[in-house]
Amino acid sequence: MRAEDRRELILEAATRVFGDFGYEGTTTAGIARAADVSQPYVVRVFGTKEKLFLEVLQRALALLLSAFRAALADASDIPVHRRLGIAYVELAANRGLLLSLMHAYVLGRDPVIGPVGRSGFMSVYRFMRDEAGFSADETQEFLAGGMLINTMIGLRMTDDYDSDAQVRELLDTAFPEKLDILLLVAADQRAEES
Amino acid sequence: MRAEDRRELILEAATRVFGDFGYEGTTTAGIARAADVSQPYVVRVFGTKEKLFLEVLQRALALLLSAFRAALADASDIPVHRRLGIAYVELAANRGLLLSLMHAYVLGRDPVIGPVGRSGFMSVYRFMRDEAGFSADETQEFLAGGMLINTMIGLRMTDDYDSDAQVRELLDTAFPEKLDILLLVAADQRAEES
DNA sequence: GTCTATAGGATGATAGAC
DNA sequence: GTCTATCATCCTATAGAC
Repeated sequence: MRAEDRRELILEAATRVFGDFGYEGTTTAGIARAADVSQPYVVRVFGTKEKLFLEVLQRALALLLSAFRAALADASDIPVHRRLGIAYVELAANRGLLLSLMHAYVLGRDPVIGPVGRSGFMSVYRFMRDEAGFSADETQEFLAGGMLINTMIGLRMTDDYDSDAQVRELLDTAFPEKLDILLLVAADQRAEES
Repeated sequence: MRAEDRRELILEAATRVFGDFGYEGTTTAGIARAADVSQPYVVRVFGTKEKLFLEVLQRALALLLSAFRAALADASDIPVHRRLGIAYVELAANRGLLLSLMHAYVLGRDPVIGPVGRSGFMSVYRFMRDEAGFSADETQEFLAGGMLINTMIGLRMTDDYDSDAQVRELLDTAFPEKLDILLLVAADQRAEES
């Protein structure tokens, strides 16, 4: 296989594993297993685990912004705010993408990951304010909703959707429709794990 | 020193360290250093690192709910919604408390931490709905704001407050007043680290 | 381009003294 | 109640073959 294809394959696998276990909780061997290559090869291609995580973050952010730009450009009668919300939730189908970013967001103390996380987060902020035309208040509200969604994905709250009426109420309220996507992804994931 | 006092001291230190480095990123040696005891003693008192983390979470949640109940009981002319928001931000002064919880919230996949995180989060939800009398929509909005606050604390966004106008705009918008507390805590922390 | 073998370092936990 | 010493394990990264 061409080096570049293999690289992308490993990045996808790493995104999933980092999303599940966090930066420190992830081992290069775990990523290698998920990508079906040897552990030293993962290190060989990306240099260090840290550099690999940074590439995962950069890729995730690029995909996020590109999905937002597509949703923004897609002229339809649905209001922008809702279009972007739906686009965000749909990103959850790309497993680990939102969660890898979220893991970086709680590691702001790290001298290398911290600055990258801050600048990544602020580039989303800038998109909202400058490209999507949101006000500061609208942006704050949108980002807050996004962080709640990330949290509930991180918590695997969907696992309790059927068994807990209050979880159901919260998820139904928090997700801008498209909750079905989440439930499907969660079911897939559980199946894969067993 | 009495065992119970030492225990509480270690729990406080562990809360700070887990908040800074996350569950996997934290070492029992790091906690021991922060609590000024030996590493084996930390393990001796709590059994395992995992059990210690669970106690940190339980303690953090108890403090959170107790702060909310106090804010709720405190009869004043300030609306409940705002009183609770202020109480939440004030919890950031207790270093690591909100962040340790946040770290648990992104580890929902873990078979031990996951269930604890979910039930902890839902106990806050229940407080809002049942004790504070919030509607499902109000609760969702409040929790979303809380998660954004957690994220910005995790990112150490306050570190860029003076140097980046957009960061300033975001923080000014997202924090229900009391942003001064955050900036003070952040400054303290930076001083302590150097 | 990809692997096997392995070095080197850290970490959680235990044993046992005081 | 608290420490020192230490073991066993795991993990990142390197060396080097094919």
